[in-house]
Amino acid sequence: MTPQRRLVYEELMNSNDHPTAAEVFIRVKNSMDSISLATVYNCLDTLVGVGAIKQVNLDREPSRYCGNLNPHAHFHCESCASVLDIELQEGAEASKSVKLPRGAKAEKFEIAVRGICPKCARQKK
Amino acid sequence: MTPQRRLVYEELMNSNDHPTAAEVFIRVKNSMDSISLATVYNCLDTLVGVGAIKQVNLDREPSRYCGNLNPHAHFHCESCASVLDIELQEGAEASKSVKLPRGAKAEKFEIAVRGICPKCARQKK
DNA sequence: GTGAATGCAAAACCTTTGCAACTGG
DNA sequence: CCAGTTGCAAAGGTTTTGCATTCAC
Repeated sequence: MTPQRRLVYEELMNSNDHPTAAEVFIRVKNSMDSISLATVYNCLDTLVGVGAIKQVNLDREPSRYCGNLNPHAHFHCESCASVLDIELQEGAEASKSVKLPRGAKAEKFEIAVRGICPKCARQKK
Repeated sequence: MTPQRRLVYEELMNSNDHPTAAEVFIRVKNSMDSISLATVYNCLDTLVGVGAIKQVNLDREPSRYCGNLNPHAHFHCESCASVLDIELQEGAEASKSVKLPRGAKAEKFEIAVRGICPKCARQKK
């Protein structure tokens, strides 16, 4: 548990958006100027590995990172590229929404929705 | 509608796996040795653009392409990295499984499951 | 003290682009 | 014809890696 790792982790916990590694790098560089991008990648990987944060991969965009560990889906705005957490409907667990092949072992479900976020929808009017 | 484009399209329609652009390239190169990887990318992009095929992005892996246009989810094996189509449970449309933010316009839902595919699960025993 | 983490630069990887030559309709 | 496509090579952007240095415990 190094200072860099702690800093990356705390930055992510204080972010409600879903920053990319490069964005995390810019933000933590304010507190620790010597930190390098490779270290940010290392720390993020480590934190994902121990389950402290989640990695969110949408389309071909850079990976984003998320401190919200509750099960949830992601909404991806096609207009501003922002990512919002969205809640799952109760009683609609992802595990019930697909027919798994016989013998398959599911470990992780991911639901993503693409569209126009409320802010962009408002601006378009 | 060029021969290259037709070839890429037909190759994909005859594939039940989910080949990457590089894999499509290798396969079509057997029929047309002069085709280039950039052209395969171009053709795939065009076909995705007109809705003739679907692009499947899972994690940070290379994009895969899919000729199955029916709504379906994808199962991604963590052991062999293969991708299987899986059916949605009837009555469990993705649109009912999440609570969209007020004012958001959803356009596309994607469900992905990660785990161990039946073949790999069998081999592990 | 020692094994792991850092920082830097360079490499790796997938994908896109610029451009000249070509071709399908 | 001629707009659009191809093929090639080179560039682009994200992520990883090699390695010497430094650090946390």
